[in-house]
Amino acid sequence: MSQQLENKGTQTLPSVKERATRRRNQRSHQAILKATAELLEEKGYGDVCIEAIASRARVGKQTIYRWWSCKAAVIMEAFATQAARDNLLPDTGSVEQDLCQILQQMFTLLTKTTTGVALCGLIAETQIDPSLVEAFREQFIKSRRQVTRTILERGIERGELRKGLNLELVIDAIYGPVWYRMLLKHAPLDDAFAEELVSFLIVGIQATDVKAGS
Amino acid sequence: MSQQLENKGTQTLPSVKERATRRRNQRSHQAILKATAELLEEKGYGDVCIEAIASRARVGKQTIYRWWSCKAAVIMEAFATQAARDNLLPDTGSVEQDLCQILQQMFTLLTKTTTGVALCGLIAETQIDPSLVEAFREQFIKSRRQVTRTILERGIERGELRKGLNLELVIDAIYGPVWYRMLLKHAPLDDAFAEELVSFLIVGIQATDVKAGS
Amino acid sequence: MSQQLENKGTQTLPSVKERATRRRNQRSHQAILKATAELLEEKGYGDVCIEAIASRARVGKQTIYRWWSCKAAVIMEAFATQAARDNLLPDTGSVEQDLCQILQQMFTLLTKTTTGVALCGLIAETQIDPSLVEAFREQFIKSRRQVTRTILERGIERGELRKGLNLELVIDAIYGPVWYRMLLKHAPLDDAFAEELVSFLIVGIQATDVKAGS
Amino acid sequence: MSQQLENKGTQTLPSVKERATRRRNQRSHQAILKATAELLEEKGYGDVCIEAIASRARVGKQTIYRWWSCKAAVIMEAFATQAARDNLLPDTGSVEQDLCQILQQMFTLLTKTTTGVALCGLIAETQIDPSLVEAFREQFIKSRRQVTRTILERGIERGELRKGLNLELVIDAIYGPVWYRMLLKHAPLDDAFAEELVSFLIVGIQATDVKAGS
DNA sequence: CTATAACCGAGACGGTACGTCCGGTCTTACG
DNA sequence: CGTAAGACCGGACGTACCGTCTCGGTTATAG
Repeated sequence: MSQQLENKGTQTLPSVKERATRRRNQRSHQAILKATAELLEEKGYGDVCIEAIASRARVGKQTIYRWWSCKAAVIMEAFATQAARDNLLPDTGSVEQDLCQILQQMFTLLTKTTTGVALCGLIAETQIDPSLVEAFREQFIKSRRQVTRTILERGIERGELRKGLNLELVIDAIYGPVWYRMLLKHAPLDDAFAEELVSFLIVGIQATDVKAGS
Repeated sequence: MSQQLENKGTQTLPSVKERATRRRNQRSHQAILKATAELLEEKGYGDVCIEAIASRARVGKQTIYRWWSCKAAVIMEAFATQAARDNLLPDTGSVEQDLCQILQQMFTLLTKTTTGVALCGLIAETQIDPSLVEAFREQFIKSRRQVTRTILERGIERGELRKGLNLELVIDAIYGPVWYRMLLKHAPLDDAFAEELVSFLIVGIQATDVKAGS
Repeated sequence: MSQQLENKGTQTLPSVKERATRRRNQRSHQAILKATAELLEEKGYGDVCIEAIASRARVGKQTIYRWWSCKAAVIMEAFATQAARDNLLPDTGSVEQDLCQILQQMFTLLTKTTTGVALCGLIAETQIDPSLVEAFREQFIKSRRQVTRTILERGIERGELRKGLNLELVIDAIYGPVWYRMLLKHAPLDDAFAEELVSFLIVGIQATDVKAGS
Repeated sequence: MSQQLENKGTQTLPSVKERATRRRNQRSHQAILKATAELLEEKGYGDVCIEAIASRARVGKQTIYRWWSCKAAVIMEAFATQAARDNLLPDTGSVEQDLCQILQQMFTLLTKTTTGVALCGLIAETQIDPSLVEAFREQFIKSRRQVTRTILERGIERGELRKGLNLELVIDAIYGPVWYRMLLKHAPLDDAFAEELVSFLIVGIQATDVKAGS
């Protein structure tokens, strides 16, 4: 389907002497992202289509295709900011509480805002068009994993966590169940789940002398 | 999209007084399922469409719609048998080994056969058409969770596992990371992963006296 | 543009065992032709487009493309019947009166009905897409030339016209000025023009003894 | 389509006090006309579009729209000079030979140069956008008719042609068949046709005593 | 042992959305 | 300020599939 991964030029850096004429209409740009978010909220992922976005944003379809390669790319940009929100490195002093906090913040984002629907739709898209999966990981998965990795490394330094942990595995063990529930909807993403999951996983990663002391 | 969950009559049980006139052409039935599987393998999920299935199976589109409600329903049936394969209750005497074995068998299915692509595609479909998600869980998720639950319960009875475990949480902790990797493709589903994941999770579920004994 | 000349199957003869399944919806067929004629009348040739025809006829665009190769082909069929109307072989006994009559009938068709606009538009189309010109001649030019040729041949047999006339040239001399005025609109196509033109041309084709006798 | 008839200022006469700000880039002007002629020759009338002209002439589209109202206007200007070429008043002493000569010169222009394709395309355009037809007549039809009218009037003065001729009708009878063949392409525009047509028409316009004398 | 009705293949149908092309306007930076 | 470049809105293009709807033809019980 699309070979271009995401968007075709975010115009963030005008670069050095970029042929001058590259001006992008900010009105249109914003209107497209806004229309996309609205449609997602109102109609659900399946009913978001380029024509509807263009029509609602009062924009030519060509203007969308000029800057994005496909529907998924537009949605990715529309939710990039949203999805990055609240991904702050917590510092409660306890790994268990840090993890619990980032998960609870994430659950709020996924269940109380349109972002959850958007991300599920995007994951769906990556299955239908495999060329999108890497861009999706970069945009929406990587940074939360990175924050989590930092929390874990800090725990190891403090002696709170066992040395020699396979951090990637631990991170998969944290986020896997989250997305599993998010996508299959067999159980809710609530605060209780965050607490239970973290307190369950923490056992496997705590330093043994801590365990001994209990 | 579809309100019908799956297929409209698999003719498995002639039932009581089947109205007699229920003659379904087995040639067509099989050809459709075969064509579906072939297309999935050859072209990928995105290029499987009803018209392509009908054309390849040399079948009228109506014949597909007569027996299934949508593309997803056809694919579900086409892979129902495949996906159920090897979901046997193992009995090695050790929960760790039991879990490892079912995961490794599952990984083979997901990575060495078309079934993996099919199931990822179906999960995608459930995001676009939410009415499908329950049927998907019933067909492809439930039975493996059940087998896993049995393994865990047996471990508790044996005293190998801690009492009072939230089994649903544990099962999410096992399968979540699997689907997370399967869908996002950031790391492989191989035997090493199965072993590492299980040996990591087992710590949190083992009975404490076992731990003490170690 | 189009390689297909006109329409893709008028279904006039079901032929011998024509694969059976070729049924064409007469409701749609007629609705398309009707919508085309209406649009031509209401909006003029330049505003007739496939989308407008489809929309007005409450028909899918595909249904149009299934049976015709392009807009021009639809319009040709829509006006084929109209354009053939009144192309009867007159028989007044005099070549001059015969010619005058067919011209006056033609002028009525061209100036009092939508057919004139349609034919001018089609001639335009043949200039833009040269592959259409032959079909246009077959449909709209040939038969009137044939009738005219018959009138002239009859005149020769009767001794009314000179032998050895280049009939094709004479026919060009009759219809050329008609289309010239029709397309360039510098002078009207009225009964007076028909009479003047014919009485002017007749001199060049009359038998010399007739001339001498006058 | 266009309400402006032709071009918006050909800068032929600098006039009195040209407002100073009238500097038109001659490089662009010529490049546009050249590109137009090339495209017409290479791709045919149907593929000439403003974007293609602009791109080939390395000119902004705006520069085209600033000086011309539509594609047709550009083409008209591009061929105005060409089309006027060889429209000289001949003077062989014989109307028949004069007419034959101007027709043969015209045929060369129409069949050996791109001008023929251009003029046919322009006639097509006048059918789709009726507001163009008058400009077309002024530019490409009028002057040849005028020359022809002069030839005929000279013939009348000389006593070679009958008095009281409807000259407009005669001129239609001369050029009608030419454009008829040019547009419908059912027969060639060659020297033989010019001779035959003229010698056919001359009979109807010759003075009767000339006829009697023969 | 028909006959009759559901099934079947084929594919036409009304639609929706696709991604592209071009028309004509507007905006920016350069010369 | 005219220009090259090209983004912009809009509208039509021709295509791909959707899910529904006829067609005849085939087939396998029910009468």
